[in-house]
Amino acid sequence: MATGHTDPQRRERIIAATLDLIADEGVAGVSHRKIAARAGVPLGSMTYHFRGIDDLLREAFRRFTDDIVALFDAHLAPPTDRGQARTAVADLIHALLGGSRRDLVLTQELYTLAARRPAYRALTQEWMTRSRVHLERHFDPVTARQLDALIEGLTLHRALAQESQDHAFTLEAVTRITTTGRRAP
Amino acid sequence: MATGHTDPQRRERIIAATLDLIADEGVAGVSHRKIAARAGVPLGSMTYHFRGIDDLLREAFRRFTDDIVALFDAHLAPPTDRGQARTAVADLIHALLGGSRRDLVLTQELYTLAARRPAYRALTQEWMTRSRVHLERHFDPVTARQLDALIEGLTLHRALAQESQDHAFTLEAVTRITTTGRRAP
DNA sequence: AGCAAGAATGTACGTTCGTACGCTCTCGAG
DNA sequence: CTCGAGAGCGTACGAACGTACATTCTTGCT
Repeated sequence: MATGHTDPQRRERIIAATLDLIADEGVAGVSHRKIAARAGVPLGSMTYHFRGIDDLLREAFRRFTDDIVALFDAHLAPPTDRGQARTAVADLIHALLGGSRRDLVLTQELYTLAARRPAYRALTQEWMTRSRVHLERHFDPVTARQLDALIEGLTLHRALAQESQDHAFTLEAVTRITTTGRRAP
Repeated sequence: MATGHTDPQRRERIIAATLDLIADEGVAGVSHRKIAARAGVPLGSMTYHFRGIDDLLREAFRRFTDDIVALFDAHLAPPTDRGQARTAVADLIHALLGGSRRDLVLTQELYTLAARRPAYRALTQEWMTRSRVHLERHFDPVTARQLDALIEGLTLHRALAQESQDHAFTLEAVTRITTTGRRAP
C-alpha cells in the first residue's frame, strides 16, 4: 500500500512477532515471510526495517534479555538480608520456570547461537554480567558466580525433565551453594 | 555408482558427518546435501539409509549422548570415597570444557530441540537419568540432582563467558553443593 | 552362464527461501 | 496548489532445499 506514513510501531511489532515465531518454531524455522505474516506487515518491510535476518535476530534477542534482567531486578531488589535473598532466588527460579515454556525455549535458542557465534556471545555475556550485578548485592562475587551457574542448571534441568521439583528442593540447593566453609548463619 | 555392495560403514560415516556438521553450522545449517558432501557419499544415500532428516538427527544425537555418558562413567567409576568423588566431578567438568567447543555446541543444539520437541526430550531425559545413576553411586539422590544441575550450569556459563574458571573454583562449588546441613566431613 | 533380488544411486520436481530494486504514496515546504 | 523527498511496498530472481523414484550395478543361487 505504501502509506508513506512513518510508523514507529511497525518495528516493534516485527520484533515481537520474531520472538513469538522463534518460540514456536525455533531459529531454524524463522523466515522473513513467516515473520511478516505473523506481524501483519508486507514482506518488503522486512528488508526495509532491518538489514537482514541476522540483524533482526540480534535485536529480538536483545529485547528478550532485557526482559529477563528486569525479572532478576524485580526479585532481587527487595530483599535486605541473606535469608530473604535466598528465598528470593528460589522464587526467581520458579518464576523463570513458571508460566510457559516460552522463556526456556528462547533462552536455549539464544545459547545455541551464542555457543557458535561471537556476535551473540556478546549478548549472553552482557546478560550474565547484568544478572550477576544483582546477585552481588547479596552475595560475594565468587558465591554469585556459583549461584548464577546453579540457577542456570536448575532451570534447565527442571524444564527438560518434567519431574517437578518443589520450592523446598530449590531453596535447599540455593542454601548449600551460598553456605561457605564449614559454618553459616 | 551403485556398487550393490552392502556397506555397513556407510551409515556410521553419515552419522559422524552429521554431528560434525551440526557442530560447525548448527541444526539449522543441516541439509542432506551438505552431510552427503562431508561424508563423501551420494545424495541418494541419505534417503536410502534414513527415513528423513529427523530420523538422522535423532540417531546422531543418540550417538552423542552415548559418548558423554561414557565420559561420566570413565570419571566416576574409579573414586571410592566422597573426597575422591568430588575431585572426580571437578575433573569431569573440566574435561567437558576441555578440548574443543564441540561438545558444548552439540549439547546446546540438542537442548534446543528438546525444549520444543518431545521426541528429543525423551533423549535428554534418558541422558540425565543415566548420568545421575553414576552420581548416585557417590551421593544421595537429592544431592545427585542438585549436583547434576550444578555441573550443567558451570559447564554452560564457563563456555559462554570465556573468563576461565580454575579447578579450585569448580571444586569449591562442588564441595558446597555436596555438603549438607551445617556440617560435613 | 544366467538371472532374480535388492543395495545403491542420479536426477528431477515442487517449494521455500533471502534479498534487491523499481515503484507508489504521503507529507511538509514553498 | 505544486512538487520534491523519502518512507514503504510488491514482485521477481537465483539459489538451496527435501524427497520420490526410475535406474544401475553386484551378488549369490541355480
